[in-house]
Amino acid sequence: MGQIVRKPLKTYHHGDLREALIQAALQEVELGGPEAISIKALAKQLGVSQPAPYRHFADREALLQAVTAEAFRQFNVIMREAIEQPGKGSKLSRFAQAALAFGLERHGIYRLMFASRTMACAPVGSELHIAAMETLALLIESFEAPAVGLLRERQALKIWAGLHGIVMLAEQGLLTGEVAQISREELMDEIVEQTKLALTVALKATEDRA
Amino acid sequence: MGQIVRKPLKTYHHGDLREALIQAALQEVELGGPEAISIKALAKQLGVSQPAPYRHFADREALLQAVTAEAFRQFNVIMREAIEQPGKGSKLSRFAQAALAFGLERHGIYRLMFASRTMACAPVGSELHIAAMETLALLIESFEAPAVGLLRERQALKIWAGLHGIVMLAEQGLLTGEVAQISREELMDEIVEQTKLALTVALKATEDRA
DNA sequence: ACGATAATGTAATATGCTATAACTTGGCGA
DNA sequence: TCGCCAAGTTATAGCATATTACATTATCGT
Repeated sequence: MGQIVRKPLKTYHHGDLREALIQAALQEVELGGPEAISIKALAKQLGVSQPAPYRHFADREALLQAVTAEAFRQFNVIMREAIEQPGKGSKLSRFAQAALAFGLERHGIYRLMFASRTMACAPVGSELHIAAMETLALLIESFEAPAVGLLRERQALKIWAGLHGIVMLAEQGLLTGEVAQISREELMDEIVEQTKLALTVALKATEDRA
Repeated sequence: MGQIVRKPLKTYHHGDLREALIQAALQEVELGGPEAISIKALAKQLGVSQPAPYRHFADREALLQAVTAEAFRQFNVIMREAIEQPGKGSKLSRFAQAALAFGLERHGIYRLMFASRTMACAPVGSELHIAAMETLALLIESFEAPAVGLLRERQALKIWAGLHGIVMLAEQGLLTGEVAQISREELMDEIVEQTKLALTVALKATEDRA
């Protein structure tokens, strides 16, 4: 059969099992969240034997960490686009809205990134931790304000926290009843605006002291 | 201590296995989070056969839901105390600080309540959903402001979201580096204050329109 | 008080997943 | 070319969930 065999269908060696595992796992996570990842199922799906993945990852947790790091890198790309492509609102607002949309739409991945034990276990300095800190750096960068002390960082954390909370509340079905009428996007923007205001006030107070 | 032997140590029937399971599970969760709950281990610990718990809970998820509901009820008791016992700051501030402390100290339980799939699966109207909504009601109540439209609710959600985000960021080790210097409690209070301000402004705008 | 019956527990077992051990294959460099 | 090593394989141990069939106790109507 004259197939173009870039990746011969039946080789003993897979080619790039490690990367294939991460990609396949990302798809699974998107649907069912972190607990949907099964080494066995992934191996079957990729046509390798069940223990094969263990050649590339020490255990399930190690795979999860790699997947999470990849998710963060993808997230960071999307956020950078949101910041840099001119659109409506400030950079900060665009960041917030894009992140909110990501969290609501791709909630399986979002949970892996922000609500699983995986992150908590990532040592400072690991590729995962670095990718996550990069996200925070992007957020801080999107504040178009001078860096005075840790003022920008404080406000960034507030927004980050609020964003995270909205996504979680929404996913957990706690935005039901009358509060369901409240738009998540509006709520996010209110947080952004009131935090910007807080920054302005704090910056002014600093100036006055000088 | 002089225990009253309501529960003879060696009966065929346990006495109140259902409740015992929930309590034992709560302890496990406190240490290792939701994934630390094992039906088998709990059964062994309580001295019953491994399938016995299935008489009281359809499956692991059902047990988790019951445990989560109990956790919410305990949480609500603590929050109500924080609101009602006079202390420093406003009711709202006391609520926020108490919730923050709970989230940081008892993070295993907190994760079960706010960052697991369990909540997401709880149908509207379940005991779990009701207990969670009760928490939100408490928060709204602690706003000492008139109820105008959904203004209070909006602000409550912002605080709730921020609170949640801080706890999660802290647990995931994202408050490292220079931002580690920022006190979580201060950050929480800043969110409370800036949100109160936003409410005042919004209320005033409503009045002016009238 | 008594017997039917529901409630609650046990033993045995099927199924599924993680992980390890021991062996096999095939590409690549000295 | 030969031997090594990375990357697969089969086989298997171990643990957890969950179901089925059976045993025991509690309860309630008569």
